[in-house]
Amino acid sequence: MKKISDSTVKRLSKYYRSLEHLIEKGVETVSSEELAEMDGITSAQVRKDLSFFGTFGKRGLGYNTRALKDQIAEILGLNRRWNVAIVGAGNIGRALVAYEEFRKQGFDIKLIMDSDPQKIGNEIHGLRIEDVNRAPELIAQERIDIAIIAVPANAAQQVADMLVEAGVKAILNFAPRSLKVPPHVHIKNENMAIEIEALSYHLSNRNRANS
Amino acid sequence: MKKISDSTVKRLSKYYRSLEHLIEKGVETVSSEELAEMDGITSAQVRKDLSFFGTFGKRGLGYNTRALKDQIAEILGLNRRWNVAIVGAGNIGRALVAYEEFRKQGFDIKLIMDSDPQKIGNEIHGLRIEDVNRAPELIAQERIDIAIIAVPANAAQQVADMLVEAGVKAILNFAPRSLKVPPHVHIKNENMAIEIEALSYHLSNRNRANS
DNA sequence: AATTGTGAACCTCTTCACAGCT
DNA sequence: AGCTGTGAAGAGGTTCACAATT
Repeated sequence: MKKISDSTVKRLSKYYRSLEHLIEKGVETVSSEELAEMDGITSAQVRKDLSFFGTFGKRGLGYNTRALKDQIAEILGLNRRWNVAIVGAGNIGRALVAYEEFRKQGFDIKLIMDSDPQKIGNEIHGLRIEDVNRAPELIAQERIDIAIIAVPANAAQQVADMLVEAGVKAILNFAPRSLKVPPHVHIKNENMAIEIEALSYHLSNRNRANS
Repeated sequence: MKKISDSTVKRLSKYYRSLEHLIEKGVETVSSEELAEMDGITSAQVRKDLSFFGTFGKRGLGYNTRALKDQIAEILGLNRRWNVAIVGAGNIGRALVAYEEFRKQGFDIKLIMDSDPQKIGNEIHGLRIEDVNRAPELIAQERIDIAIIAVPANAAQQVADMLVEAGVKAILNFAPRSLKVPPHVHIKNENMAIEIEALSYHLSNRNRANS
């Protein structure tokens, strides 16, 4: 399979959401130009991104919103359910358990774990907080596909190592530290401070906003 | 001022965290090679990124960790405090109010607002939830620099318009929808679903992880 | 001897521009 | 006539490789 850039995959997620929005509004057909305008990019970019995966439009007409949304769901693997575990029942872990957008797109939070005895046994959003020491057993039992790390920075690498050991193949890291995992494990970072720091940079340097 | 790429700015945030980690460990000097290894990139990239802003290292020796951290803080605008407002007191809004990493890097959450009468008046983390209708007044009063949108997708654009109207110059958007703002307003998206969908894509297509 | 700082080469991603289809 | 799909051109970002410096 041809190598698809990370930027392209991320834009597909954006198109997917824009299409959802259009479908809600009852729009049945959309041009690459309109889709591009919604996400602040160029129409050539939209067409090029889609062209890596096939031909979905009709020349002279555009794209059928429902059909394109389904095709993108297929490409992104959103046409199935994924079992997700969260490590860390702090503020972020708790917010993620309840995050509707995850469940809506096929990500089912099946397991939340923590190391704090005070927290273990409590329920969040109908889910019992389990002891992180039971992770290997529980991850196998719940057939976890993706693990989310939501622990403090200084515990993150250790948790990542444990998850890899337990056989997890994909990790989403919310801790503000770069983690090391073996080449066969997929890892993505969601560092919420990085984006706000980019805003800080732009405000400090008084750049024009959209440059 | 020379145009600095978004990638460079984001990497600076990463270097900043890696340096914090090294300083905690008592390390006083670091080479571009070591810093690169921590963040999984090349040493040339580290040196090139830094070179846009000045010369911070000593040839033959490397970089002083504390000095470099301070220089990056200066570049990113983390050597001052920023006043932040959050719109939306749902799960994400509540998690962000308590997010230590923000406060630690200079972002003070001064205001949280919601439209739900049931929530208005309640306290989160010692902060009273205010009526979003009072936003213009409160944003001016608290001298808000950055606003965070943490409302459902279908309310996000309306909130963004209101924030722009109220004079906010920088917005961090957690709602899963692309927003339109005038050119003079800085906006960054923190769509938590995009990264997990990228994992879904990679798992679905059984690509090698680090490719 | 070691490591930075940087022009040049290289590579990847984006945009252009138009043939091809509806 | 209108809009897609795509090869080619262009822009931008990354890596190389080495002179400069400690």
